[in-house]
Amino acid sequence: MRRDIFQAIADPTRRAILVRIATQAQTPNAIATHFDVSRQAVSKHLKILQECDLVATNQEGREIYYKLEVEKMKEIDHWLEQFRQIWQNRYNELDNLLNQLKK
Amino acid sequence: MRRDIFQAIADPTRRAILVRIATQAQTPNAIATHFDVSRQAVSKHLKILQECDLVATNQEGREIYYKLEVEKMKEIDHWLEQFRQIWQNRYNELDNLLNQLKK
DNA sequence: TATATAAGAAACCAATTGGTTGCGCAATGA
DNA sequence: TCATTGCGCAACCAATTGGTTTCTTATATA
Repeated sequence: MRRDIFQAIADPTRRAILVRIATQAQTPNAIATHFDVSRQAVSKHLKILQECDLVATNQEGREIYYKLEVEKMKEIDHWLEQFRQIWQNRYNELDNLLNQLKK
Repeated sequence: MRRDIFQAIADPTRRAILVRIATQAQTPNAIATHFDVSRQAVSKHLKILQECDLVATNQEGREIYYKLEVEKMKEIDHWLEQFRQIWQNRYNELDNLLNQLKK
């Protein structure tokens, strides 16, 4: 079982779940009503998200609330950093070019 | 065949390929020497990356150079934006709390 | 207490994935 | 011209994935 954050966000249903619980923690049943897959399928997605620490749980009685661990998302942001430098450099080069053309 | 950018970066080999060609375009053979999979496997990864416009090709004679399409990476950055707002809000709340404590 | 509800666990299945080998074609160069 | 090189394509295979259904446990409630 590969369990890394990039593999976790590869599935569109899982990405939608993350967005859905981003603002408010929700139970598997509540989440499942918004998708056309079974509650069990949603539970499996939640399990995968939990295994790579993208979500955390909070049990209240017999209900289990899943909430986003937004800090974990920074790992993707961090990986993007190296490419962000490249695209920013390209803009810098474009700036330089435009400045030279002005002269 | 699901061909979206999130599925494309889910594979660690593909992520490594993207990093490798980020600074300089390279041929499939050149790339494959840095991985312990066959040239054909690398070619398949490149094909997937190409199908979702993360890489572009440039043929010179019988060699085909693959280069990163860094602009496409911004789509991931854009998706992250909604979560970035959340983690920044949390910092803002922390700032507010600290300011109140100072008073 | 008996019943209904929430949710995880397990067994199963079809489709997809990541890898291989083998092939053919075009460009290079002795 | 003919052997070599670079590369894409197709066929094949084992492992993984995303889904289902069924079952069990634990909590809430009439």
